Amino acid sequence: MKHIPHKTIERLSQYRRALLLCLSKGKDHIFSHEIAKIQHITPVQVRRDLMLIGYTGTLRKGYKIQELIELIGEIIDSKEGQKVAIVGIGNLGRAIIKYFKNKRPKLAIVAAFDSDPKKIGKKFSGVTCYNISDMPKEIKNQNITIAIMTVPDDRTIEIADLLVKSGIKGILNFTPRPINVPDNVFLEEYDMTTSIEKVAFYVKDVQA
Amino acid sequence: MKHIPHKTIERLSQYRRALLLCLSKGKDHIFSHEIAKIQHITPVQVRRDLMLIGYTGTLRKGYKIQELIELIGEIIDSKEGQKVAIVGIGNLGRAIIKYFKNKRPKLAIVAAFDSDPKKIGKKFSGVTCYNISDMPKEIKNQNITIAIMTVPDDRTIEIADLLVKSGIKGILNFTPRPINVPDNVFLEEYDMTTSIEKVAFYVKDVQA
DNA sequence: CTAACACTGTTAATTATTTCACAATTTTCT
DNA sequence: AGAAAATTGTGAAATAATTAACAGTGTTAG
Ligand SMILES: NC(=O)c1ccc[n+]([C@@H]2O[C@H](COP(=O)([O-])OP(=O)(O)OC[C@H]3O[C@@H](n4cnc5c(N)ncnc54)[C@H](O)[C@@H]3O)[C@@H](O)[C@H]2O)c1
Ligand SMILES: NC(=O)c1ccc[n+]([C@@H]2O[C@H](COP(=O)([O-])OP(=O)(O)OC[C@H]3O[C@@H](n4cnc5c(N)ncnc54)[C@H](O)[C@@H]3O)[C@@H](O)[C@H]2O)c1
Repeated sequence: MKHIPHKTIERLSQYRRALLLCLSKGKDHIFSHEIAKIQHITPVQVRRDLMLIGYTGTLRKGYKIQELIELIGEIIDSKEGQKVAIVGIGNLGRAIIKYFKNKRPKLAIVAAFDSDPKKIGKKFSGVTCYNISDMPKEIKNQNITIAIMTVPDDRTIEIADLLVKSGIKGILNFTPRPINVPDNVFLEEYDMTTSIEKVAFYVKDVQA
Repeated sequence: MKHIPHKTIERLSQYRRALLLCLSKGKDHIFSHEIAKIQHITPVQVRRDLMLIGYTGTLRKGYKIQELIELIGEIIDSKEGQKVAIVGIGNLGRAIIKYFKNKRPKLAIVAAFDSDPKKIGKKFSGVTCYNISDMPKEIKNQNITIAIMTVPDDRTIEIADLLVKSGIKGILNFTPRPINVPDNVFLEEYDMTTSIEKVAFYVKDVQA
């Protein structure tokens, strides 16, 4: 398969969850305009995304939900699943771990890391918290490929470097400090303050 | 001023925080390539963004940090500030309220809303939690313009509708259920599961 | 004093993403 | 059966965002 745009991957993740919901309601086929309605996008966009992953529906019947879910799974998930760690088990880290626990079968959170002695050795939502200094060892032993970073701002860069040194393959960074990784590590950053300020700006704009 | 792209607004929010940090370290001027280095983008992008907001630096001196911070403030913030509410004070809502408390002077979190009797009337990080049924009244009385939604998935749509009816101007939706708002309400959605699945996909891609 | 350098600001080119427009085909209706 | 309606798949056009290229201009070094 050729190149799939980032935006398409994001939408596929969302389609899958919408489809799972439809499936649980007993639906078995769905039209592009129905998916579009749920996601508040256009039907063409849906069709184009599915075209890009090579899925083809049946004319006038739409897409087979079960099949499409499986195909999206083949694209996004890796067969054996991937292991995820949370680094920094503070307020945000704990919320995430609780939320994600058993949410996606192919993405298991298998470890937390922190530097606070009061947290090390304890379990959070069933996940053991290790000392940050053991991170390289644990990432290798447990074959962890993805890290979610929720550490204090001023620790961000050093910890990202440590993750890279430990052989991590992908990082989702929730701190507001941009990090730098080599080409063979995939990086996704989300900055909540930016989101809120963006809303604030456009709200002002609309009012004006 | 003409139209500013969404992406530029996002970067401006980030520049401002980077600049505040530099300022606190005693720096008073900065070059486009220095900002670029911090943000891991190109210097051209920085210059273009600043061009779009009409800021002009001095040749061979760079940009005056203090001035630039103020200009970005004039663009993003509204003069009198805006009031923000958190809807759904569960794990994520509590983490956010704690995090944002006093973080941005022009964006004050002034209310939380929930339906759980055990939470109503209590304070969270100093912010009072009201009954969701009082939301329309409170939004109007306190002149709240922005809402952050962290409610259970299956309540998302009804609560978004209630927010719109209450006259909200902007919504930041953290639930995975897409919502629909009229044109005069600005909507920003962030879906954490999508982010993680995106990382998972590209990690697999790199390995393959 | 002049040349080389180091920056900014901007136009033009490129790349990425979305939307338009419509051919093709199946189903439904008469 | 033939016409109308519904729906997919896709090339081409439009729009949005990034990057390249470079002119202009102080600054520094010789
Ligand atoms: N709380 C939120 O809602 C929120 C929202 C947006 C962004 N963030 C960002 O997420 C990050 C964490 O925020 P938080 O509110 O959870 O903070 P927090 O202080 O509650 O949690 C930070 C955790 O990191 C641990 N830690 C400190 N030093 C460490 C080290 N060297 N190695 C490993 N762990 C270490 C701390 O012990 C603590 O458990 C921050 O960068 C913050 O800016 C948080
Ligand atoms: N926890 C996370 O890290 C995380 C991450 C990503 C997305 N989310 C999303 O954020 C949302 C909240 O997640 P959470 O983990 O905080 O859940 P939670 O169950 O801890 O919190 C939900 C809160 O909403 C309240 N609530 C229920 N019905 C309500 C109503 N009708 N009106 C107002 N409030 C009501 C509940 O009392 C509770 O306090 C969910 O949509 C979840 O998918 C959470």
